[in-house]
Amino acid sequence: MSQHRHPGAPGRAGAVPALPDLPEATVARLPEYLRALHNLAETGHETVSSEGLASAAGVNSAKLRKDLSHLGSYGTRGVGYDVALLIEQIEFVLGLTQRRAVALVGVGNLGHALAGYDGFASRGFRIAALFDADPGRVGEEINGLVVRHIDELPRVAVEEAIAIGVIATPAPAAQAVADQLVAVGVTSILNFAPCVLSVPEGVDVRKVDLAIELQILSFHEHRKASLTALPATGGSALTALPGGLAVTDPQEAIGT
Amino acid sequence: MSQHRHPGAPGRAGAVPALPDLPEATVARLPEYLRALHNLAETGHETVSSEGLASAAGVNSAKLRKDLSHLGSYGTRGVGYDVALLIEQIEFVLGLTQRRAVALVGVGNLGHALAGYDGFASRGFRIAALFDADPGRVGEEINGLVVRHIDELPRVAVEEAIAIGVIATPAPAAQAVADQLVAVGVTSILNFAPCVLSVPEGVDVRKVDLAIELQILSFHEHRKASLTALPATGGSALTALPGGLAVTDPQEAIGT
DNA sequence: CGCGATTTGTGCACGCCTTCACAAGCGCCT
DNA sequence: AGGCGCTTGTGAAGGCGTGCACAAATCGCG
Repeated sequence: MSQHRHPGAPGRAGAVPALPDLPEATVARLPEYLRALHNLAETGHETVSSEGLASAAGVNSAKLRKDLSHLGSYGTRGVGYDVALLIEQIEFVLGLTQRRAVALVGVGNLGHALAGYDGFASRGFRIAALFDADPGRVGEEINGLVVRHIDELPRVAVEEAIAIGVIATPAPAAQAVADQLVAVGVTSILNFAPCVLSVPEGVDVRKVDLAIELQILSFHEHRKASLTALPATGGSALTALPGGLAVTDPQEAIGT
Repeated sequence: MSQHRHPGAPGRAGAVPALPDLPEATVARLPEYLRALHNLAETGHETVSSEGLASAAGVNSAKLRKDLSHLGSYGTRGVGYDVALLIEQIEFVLGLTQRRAVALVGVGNLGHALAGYDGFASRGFRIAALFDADPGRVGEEINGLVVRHIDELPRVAVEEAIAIGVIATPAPAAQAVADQLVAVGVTSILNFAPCVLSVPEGVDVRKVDLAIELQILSFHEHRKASLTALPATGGSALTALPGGLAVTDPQEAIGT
């Protein structure tokens, strides 16, 4: 495949099965498959079995096959999947055939790091603009981009065709920023501020909270400690389950 | 309804209350409840209804009640939950009554930001040590901590009683770092490197991949765009969406 | 002291996701 | 050409999580 229809255009028809609405759980795993596939491609693999790709992506092979089957069959029985073809397919489904412009709001500690993170550029995105509300930060240059004042968002959003907004401000400012992003037509937001955003229907928000991740780990740590702490002594508590918890698939929990 | 633990339990873990093994989905939401509760406490609320807390945390009230019931929490029918008590309960279950020591490995772009992130300190953790493999970075002081060489990990891990390891290295180095962390007894790892870590059973790994989050958003963006072909709703959502009120259930749209 | 308003705790049904197990399909070797 | 081994794609079953709807419990007030 090579010629897919251009995204923004209404015209569809054509051979490609349009966009099947994939299960959310599958969508969340596709990027992981994609990363693993790129690794395989770089190391010279031309095909890969579901077993091989699954282990490279850290999932169960049956799950992987089912995920891929959702976006049409592109494997060959007895052989496996064509790496290059699969990469194209997944990139298309994820909408990565066009490099989306990202606006980053909040150039503090974390914002600085995000602005300099090359993982964005190498995986389908372009940081197109940086914003901050603090006049003291406006004008600063980071990684070749100049920090603009948040008030310039409306103009810049149009100029740069901003598709995704990243919020890296302190929590108290996050909702206002989200409102501003929504106002200029952004319908996808990645929120690093530790707070709940409320947005109109049709706008997707994903949240990343580093402290929450640690707290989840802390829970498991706490539980592991309380289980191993009392081999046979008093305490009792709930009897230890033998196998305890499997850690086999830690990613699972993040769920979506 | 069981009255298992005494909530306070700040002191020693001697009494070892039974840790109910909560559903993973519940564990993942507790930190969010906790954050919302702290906000409520700061604004003077002494009690809160499940409805109130649920909306503050961005979830369904029935779900919240079920989550809390799993940890045998004490709400009062007709009244609600005691904010302070609930905070204690959740912090205890999450193992936050002791401030866990975190080791951060990889002081690059992202590592710098993490080292300076005060959200860790304010939410139950203490960054106890910074490591890097690059001699050029060793010795640098960040936020009051000196970067040590990764070879010092074994000694420092013991001295500081490291409980959690955070990996913020480039992907190629991540597995080796994980092995080293495991070797010194760390059983909880937060991995920011875009790769799959393999660790022994009993070790928990959580992964945060910023590019993956963007790619998931990209998928939904792509799908929304391909749907806009139908109704004449016109993409002019840009027109005056008053910032401020939002009327939806943002959680709905996203998986998590 | 009893009644009504309010809110929690939960039984239940539904739907999503995971996993197993296997038939169908493909390439290679004889 | 035919058979054999390997791998995909999927039907079915089971588990988990969600949300509804309601009984039980508690407070405030007359």
